[in-house]
Amino acid sequence: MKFEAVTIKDIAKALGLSTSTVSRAMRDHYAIKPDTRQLVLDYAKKIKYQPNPIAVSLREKRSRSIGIIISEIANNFFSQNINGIESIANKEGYTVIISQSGESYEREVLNAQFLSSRSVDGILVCVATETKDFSHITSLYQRGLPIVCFDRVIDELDTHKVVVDNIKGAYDGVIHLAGNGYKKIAFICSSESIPVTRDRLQGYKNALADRSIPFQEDYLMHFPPGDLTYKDLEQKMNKMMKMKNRPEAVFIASDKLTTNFVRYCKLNDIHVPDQLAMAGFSNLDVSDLFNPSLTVIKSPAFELGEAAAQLLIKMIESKRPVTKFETRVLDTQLVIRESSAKRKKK
Amino acid sequence: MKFEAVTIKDIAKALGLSTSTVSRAMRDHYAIKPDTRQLVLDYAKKIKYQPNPIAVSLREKRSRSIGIIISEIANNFFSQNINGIESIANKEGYTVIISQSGESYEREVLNAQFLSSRSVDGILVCVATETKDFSHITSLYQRGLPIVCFDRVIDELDTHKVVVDNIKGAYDGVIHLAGNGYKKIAFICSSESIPVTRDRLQGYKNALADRSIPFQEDYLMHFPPGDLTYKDLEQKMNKMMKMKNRPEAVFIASDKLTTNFVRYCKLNDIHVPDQLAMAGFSNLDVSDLFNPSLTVIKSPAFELGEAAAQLLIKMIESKRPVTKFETRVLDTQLVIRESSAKRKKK
DNA sequence: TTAAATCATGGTAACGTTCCCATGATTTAA
DNA sequence: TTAAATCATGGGAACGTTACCATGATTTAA
Repeated sequence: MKFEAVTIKDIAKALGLSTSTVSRAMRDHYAIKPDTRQLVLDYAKKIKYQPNPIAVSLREKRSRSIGIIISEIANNFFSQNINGIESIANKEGYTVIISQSGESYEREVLNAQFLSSRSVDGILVCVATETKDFSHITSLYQRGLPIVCFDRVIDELDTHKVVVDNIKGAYDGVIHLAGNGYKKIAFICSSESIPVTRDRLQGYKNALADRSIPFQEDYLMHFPPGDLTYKDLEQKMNKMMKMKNRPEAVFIASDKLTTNFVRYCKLNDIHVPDQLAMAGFSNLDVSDLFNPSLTVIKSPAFELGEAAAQLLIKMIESKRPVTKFETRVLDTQLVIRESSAKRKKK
Repeated sequence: MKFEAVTIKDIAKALGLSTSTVSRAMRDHYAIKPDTRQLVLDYAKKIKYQPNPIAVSLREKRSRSIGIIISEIANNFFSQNINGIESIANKEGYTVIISQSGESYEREVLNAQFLSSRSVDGILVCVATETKDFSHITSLYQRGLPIVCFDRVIDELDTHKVVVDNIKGAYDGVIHLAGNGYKKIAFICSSESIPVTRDRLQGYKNALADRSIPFQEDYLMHFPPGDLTYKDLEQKMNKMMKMKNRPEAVFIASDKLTTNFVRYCKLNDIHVPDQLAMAGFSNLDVSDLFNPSLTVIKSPAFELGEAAAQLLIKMIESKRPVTKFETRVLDTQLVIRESSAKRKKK
């Protein structure tokens, strides 16, 4: 099947003008007589002329498209990111191409290649937890492709970055738990080595210190990348629940683990917050519907996407190589609900 | 910032060949000496040559990209659709461009224009509930752009379609409720006029008939497009709960309403299933975590996307105009959980 | 009045690729 | 031996657009 499009040539022929004149009239160039311009514009409208973006891209050596590398769209945090990105990108006339890594390093490498082969003008990347080697990204960057990191940043990449204030987010959550009477607070996180987790752990430690609660190594539960399934959590939770000095509350530093924690409590009849209180990072839009409803740290996912897209487009459209980079840090929001209710005296 | 790419000309110059020869060698054309071919391939690999897809698109008059028009990605059903679409599209070498209507007719019109101006080779569309006039889609189709409908189809568009067996889905759910002792079953749905709802209502009626339960007009609750917010549901639910002959169970024919129903019960302390049992359509991946866990009809969202993408690509790649169209109907799955537990005798 | 400046337009190359049509070299058949 | 067939390659146009460089026509300045 083929879709026959009207071109600038058709207009030129019909009006007895040259393609140059038509092209100029269309983008109101100064050296075009108003009459001619109007004539062209009217006729173009009449025959529903639409410029061919592919020809323009070839000519201008830019595609007006940006690529996103993200772990998965079926996750509220990321889909909100994308919405933020699109709101800016569309306003600026860019198309967005989304690619999902599914937290797999290999797929991420393929996606990076794919996007560059599709000649996007720039890439927004939130690396997979699994990724340790960033050369698939840095090599593109070195060859001159604008790249902006968001949420999960690449330390060694010197570019614009947009992140959430994870230290403060975790700090707020833990201070809140402590304020409600919980002293024995465990910390559940994914891979300890990634910057996001590192910062949240820092926030947790800062809060403990501020409330004079000693940090206990055995209250730390972490999951290497790829081991975030329900089964993995269940195993470690079972062990934790059997500790003689077991925690009264947990702070969870990952959306996925927060959801699996709810699943664990439901399946094992653990009453939250009486038996075990909790608060954690989550952007799930139904966290108010669980029983108990969840106290969560919400990330400004939409704003994160907006800021990242803004910075990337600025970089793409900059005439000279950009050398000064900024890292924007956005605030999280603590939403207090039932899962962290005041501790009852026993 | 600019990203300098290697072209076929660079290779030709370096090896003292013509661009024609290089181009042919790259796509192993029969009339190329194996030695030459290998020479070109090796050199291309060495300097990391990647064909410029924009130039290819211009030449071949196809972009190898397909557009999706969907209501929103921040919804499990749709994000699963997209995953299914991408799995096929990427395998076949197509890029996917997603556009969200947010259930708004106006945005849908803009999206359709945008995608066609971006010269996609075809479009997968799931129309907004609000949309009554489909000319923004049909006009593109008439001009020769391949289009496939999925989930929410356009009756008047004669093309391939992929849908869920909504009649049977609703039938199964209602039969299940009836089997568990509920005779007074209300039906909650969004706009009655759209095909999806119409079919689900039909399934409901069929089930009632099969179980000899008379259909009651006042057990029907429907929400016009745009009125699916929590407030709207709350108002009608309050009224329903005050009916003298109020229902013992509800069957919900929309994902969004299912979630809002859970919210209503939680906020109003309605005990499910004792006070009011429920079952409904939902693809939410945490419906097992609510209290009670939800009995749901799950749509094969991923498979829906796969099938739609397959049909679209077949249509795009067909040499001659396609005139025979198929409508694929996929089965739903009934997942029985607590919210529809056997009715207790009172 | 005349040279210079400005205006409005046309011609054409270029972006990177593919594909049709040469063209010269080698091989095959009679 | 010679014509025909096959092989391997090159030349160049085309896809739709933009931008540079003409080029004549009109206007302005001296």
